[in-house]
Amino acid sequence: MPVVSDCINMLDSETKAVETPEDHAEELRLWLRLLTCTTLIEGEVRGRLRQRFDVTLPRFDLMAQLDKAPDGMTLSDVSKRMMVSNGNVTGLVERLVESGHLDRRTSETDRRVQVIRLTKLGRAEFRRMAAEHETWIADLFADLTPKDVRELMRLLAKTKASAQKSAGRRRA
Amino acid sequence: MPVVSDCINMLDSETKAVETPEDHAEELRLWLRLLTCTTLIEGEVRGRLRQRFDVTLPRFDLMAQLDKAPDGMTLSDVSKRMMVSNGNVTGLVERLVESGHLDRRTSETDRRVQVIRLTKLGRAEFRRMAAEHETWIADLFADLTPKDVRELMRLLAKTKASAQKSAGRRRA
DNA sequence: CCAAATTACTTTAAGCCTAAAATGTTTCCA
DNA sequence: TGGAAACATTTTAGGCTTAAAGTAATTTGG
Repeated sequence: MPVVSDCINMLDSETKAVETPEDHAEELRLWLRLLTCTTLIEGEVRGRLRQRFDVTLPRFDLMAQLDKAPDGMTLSDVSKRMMVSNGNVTGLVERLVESGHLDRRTSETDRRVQVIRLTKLGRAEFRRMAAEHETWIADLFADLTPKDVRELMRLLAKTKASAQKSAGRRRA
Repeated sequence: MPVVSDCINMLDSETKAVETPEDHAEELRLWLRLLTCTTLIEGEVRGRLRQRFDVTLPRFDLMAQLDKAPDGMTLSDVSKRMMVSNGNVTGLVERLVESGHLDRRTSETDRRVQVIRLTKLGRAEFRRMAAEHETWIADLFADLTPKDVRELMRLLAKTKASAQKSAGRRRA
């Protein structure tokens, strides 16, 4: 039972990157391209939302989450879904309540929890914006074939899973 | 030569979206997934940069641009490359000059232009961070095969081109 | 040659965003 | 039961980001 040699092999394989620095240039390029695509589309959508509806992208995103939850969501739910910090949501909600798009109330059963919903106005405005928003997205992706779309969906799902796993490893 | 009927057909095909509202749900889902992947990875990189090097992501990104340009760049160049506003770059550069990472000087030939470069310190620190950064990216994308990476690169290039075309159409 | 347009950058006002600390509430368990 | 831990949210301090307006330098076209 060659314990020592096993151990050495293990170490060897674990430290391979150190001994023969691997080339990760392809992954780096992929990340930059992914970032470029997102930044490009995000900027375009942001600009159109502002011009057409005088609304910011984060407000739109928050309303989109609530539109999918007729019974409302807690601030924590929203924070997780939108992948932003808690404090961020607090301010965003504040402004949307102020403008009459959101309704906010303290949970009956747990006084820590705030439940927010779209108001009638909020829902109506969101639906109007969302309909147009969908055509912008369709236009931005117009040159992709249905097959391209399917394939991208698949590869991005794989990417997401890989990144989550890696992020989990760090925190573990 | 059925001109009238051709014309009607053309109109029909052009206005199809109006008459029979198309379903763009797939493109929308694709956009959300793209955004999720980017947000996830970006957040992970941001956190690691902060913890390991006490540096922000925008500062790192700016230094990355300058590392590729030994002769320096103008603020406008940087702004275009990073796809952020001019005013944003002004502030970012200010802080990096302050901390000794950047050198900034007015162009000899055009007094409107500011040329910025990495200082020796800035370059050394960036190289140190970049080496580690590359391993994080490799780890985040670790579950993708080389073929996945190639295919994603191809599809994202196509996506970028499509989005740029669409963005151009709007401004035209 | 010179006024108008363009270009490069900065400033401003407002909002977005994060990490960390603080507050109040509920749950857990010894 | 009572105190520690966990949880939901808010607050704070600082930085990022944008669009739009402002300043200064250069280019352009009549």
